[in-house]
Amino acid sequence: MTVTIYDVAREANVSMATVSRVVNANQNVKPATRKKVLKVIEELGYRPNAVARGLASKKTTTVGVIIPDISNSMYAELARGIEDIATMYRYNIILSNSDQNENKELQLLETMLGKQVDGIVFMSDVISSELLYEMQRSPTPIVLAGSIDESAAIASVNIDYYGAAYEVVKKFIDNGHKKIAFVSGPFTSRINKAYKLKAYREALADAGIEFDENLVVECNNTYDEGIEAAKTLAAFEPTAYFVSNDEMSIGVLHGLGELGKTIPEDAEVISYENSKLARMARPTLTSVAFPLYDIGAVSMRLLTKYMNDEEIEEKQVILPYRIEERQSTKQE
Amino acid sequence: MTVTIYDVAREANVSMATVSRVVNANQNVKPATRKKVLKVIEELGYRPNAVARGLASKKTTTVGVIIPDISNSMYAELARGIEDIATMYRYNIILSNSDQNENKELQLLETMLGKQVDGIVFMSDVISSELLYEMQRSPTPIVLAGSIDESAAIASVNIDYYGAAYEVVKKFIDNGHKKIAFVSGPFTSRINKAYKLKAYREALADAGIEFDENLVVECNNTYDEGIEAAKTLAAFEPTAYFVSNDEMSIGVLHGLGELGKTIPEDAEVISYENSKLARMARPTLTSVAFPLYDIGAVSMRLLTKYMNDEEIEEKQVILPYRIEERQSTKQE
DNA sequence: TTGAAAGCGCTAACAG
DNA sequence: CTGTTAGCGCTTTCAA
Repeated sequence: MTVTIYDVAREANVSMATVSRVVNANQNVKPATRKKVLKVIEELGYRPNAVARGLASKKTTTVGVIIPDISNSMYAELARGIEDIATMYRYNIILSNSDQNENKELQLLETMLGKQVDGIVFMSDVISSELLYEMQRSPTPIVLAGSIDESAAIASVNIDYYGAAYEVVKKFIDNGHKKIAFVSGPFTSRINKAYKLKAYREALADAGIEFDENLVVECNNTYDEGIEAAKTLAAFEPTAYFVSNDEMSIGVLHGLGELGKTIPEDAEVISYENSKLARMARPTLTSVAFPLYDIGAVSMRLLTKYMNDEEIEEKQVILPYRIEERQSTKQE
Repeated sequence: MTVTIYDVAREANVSMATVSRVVNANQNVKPATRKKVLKVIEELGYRPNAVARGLASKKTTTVGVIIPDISNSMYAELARGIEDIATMYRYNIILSNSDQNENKELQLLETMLGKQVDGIVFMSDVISSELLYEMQRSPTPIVLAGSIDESAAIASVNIDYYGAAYEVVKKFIDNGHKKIAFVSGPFTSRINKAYKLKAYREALADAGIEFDENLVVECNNTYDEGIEAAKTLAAFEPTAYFVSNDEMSIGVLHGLGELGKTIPEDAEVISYENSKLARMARPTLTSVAFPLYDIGAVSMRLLTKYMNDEEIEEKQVILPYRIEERQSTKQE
C-alpha cells in the first residue's frame, strides 16, 4: 500500500542502503545512481517514514514546548520565537499548554520524553523541586524560557527582571513621586516576588522612601483586576503605577479614568511587556519591553546547541530590556 | 542504557507481550502478574518508547496543526481550542506557522505526513487547487478550521460568514443608516470577498441602497490600517462602520476620535471577532462573536471521529454566531 | 561506491 | 491468561 524504501530499492535495482543515502543527501553515491533513484522516488511518490527513521536513528527532529497557555499573547509571542528558530534548524514542535499546573507539567514532560523529542523548551512561573529533579534526570536537553530555576542547574534565557523593575521605580522616584504603587502578578511567581518586588522595595529604600504595603497589590494579570487594583489603591493616592503587564495596565488606565484621573498629569503609569496593546491604549503606554519573541528564539537556538553537542558559552543567558517611552509618563 | 520492554520482561519473568499488555491496560492479564510487572516497571524506571510504538502500531497519537501565525490572537485562540480537545483524546499536537504562504503550507503538509501524524487540522484564508489536491490524496484525515474549500471536498468547521455580515449590515440599515462603510481584511480571502462583501452588497441592495465602492476599504487586518481606513473614509461621511476584526476596529475608533467624532453618536461601529479586546476598547465594541476557540475544538473533535472511523453526520459543520452588543452601537 | 544484515523498541496476530 | 514470532520502515556498521 504505502511505498517504502524497499520498493524504491527494488524498482531502482539498488539496495535500501543506497536509497537511504540518496534520501539523506549522503555524498557517497555516484551521480548516475543518485539520479536513477531520485527518478524512482518521484515516480512512486515515495515519502520517507519519519517514525521508522526516528526509531533507527534515535533522532526525531522534533522538540517539545511546554508553556502555560498559548491563548495568552505573551506565550504566543514566545512560541512564535521558538517555532521560527526551530523551523530554521529543521525541527518541528510539539506544543502543549500546562496552565501552570504542576501535575500537568510533570505529565507533559513524561509524554514528550516518551515521544523521544530531541529537546524541550519549558516555561513556567514556578519550577517546583520535583520538576527540577525530573528535568535534571531528563535524557534530553531542556532549556527554560523566561523562567527562573534558582539553582541554575538547567539552562535558561531571561532578562534582568530585577534591573528592569529597579529602573522603573528609580525613574518614578527621580520624577519626584513618593507614593508609587506596584500592581503585580501573582507572588507565587518567583520573578514577581524575588525579583520585581525586591527591586521595588530596594529602589524605595535606596531613596529613603518607606515601604507601604498598601501600595502593593497582587493580581492575576487580567484586565478586570487592573481596574479593581486602581480603585483599591485610590484610597492611598499613589501618583505613579508600576504594572506587571499591558492588559492589566489598560485596566489600571481605565480604572483611573473612571475615578476622574488624567494620565499622565495626575498619575504616571509604566507597564511591563510592550506588546502591541501598549500602542493601542489611550494614552499609549510607556512600558518595559519584555522581549518574549527573542527569549523564545534564543532559547531554541540554545537548545540546538545542546542537541548538537556544541560548546555552550553561557548556560544562563540574560537578554537586554529597554523602556519604551509613550504617553502614560510625562515627557521632558 | 535506556530500559526497554525487553528488560522489564526479563526482570519480571514474563514475555514482552505481557508487559505490552500491562502498559496498554489490556484486561487479559492476571492481577498478580500485572502487579509484578508494574513493580518492575517502577523499579527500572521504564518509559515506553512512543516512536517504536508508532512504528509497530501505525498510530502516533499526534496530530498536525497548520495555522497562519500563532502570535496572532485569533489563531492562538483557535490553537487552544484544538489543543484542549486533542489533550482530552490523548493526542499531542505538532504546531506550525504557515504565514499563509502556499509553498510553506504544502511543505508543512508533506513534513507532517512524513511524521505519520494521525490527522491534520488546517487553517488558511485561501486553499489553492494544488493544496486541495494534496489534501484529497492525503492518507490521513484533514479538517479545515475556519477555512473555506468551495468544493466541499474536505471536512470543515466554520460559521455562517454571509449570515453574520448580512445581519450586521441589516442592523445598520434598520437603524436608519444610509452610508455604511465596510473595513475589510484582504479580498484574497474567500471569506472576505465571497461571503462578507457579498452579504454587504446584497443587504444594501435588498434595502434599495446603492452600493458605493468608496465606502469599502480593503486592509491588512492591522490596527494602523484601521486608523488609516477611518481617515480615508471620512471624505465620504459614513455613519456606520462594519469592521473585520477587533484590532482594526480599535484603529477605526481611534481614527474617528482623532477626527473629532463621538461614538456611537456620530457613527456606529460593529466589529467582527469579539476577543477580549472588544471589552478593553473605549467605547467598548459591539462585535459579531466569531467563536475561534469553538471552531478549533469542534474541528479537533471532528478529526477524532475521522481518526476513529466513527460515523460522520455532517462533514461541513456550521457553528452559530451571535452579535454582542456594547457601547459602539446605540442601545434602544 | 555499493550491498547485506542486524537491529531500533514495540505491537499484533496466533497458538496454546 | 500468557508466550512466540514476525514484522513496522529505516539507519548503520561492516564488507566487498
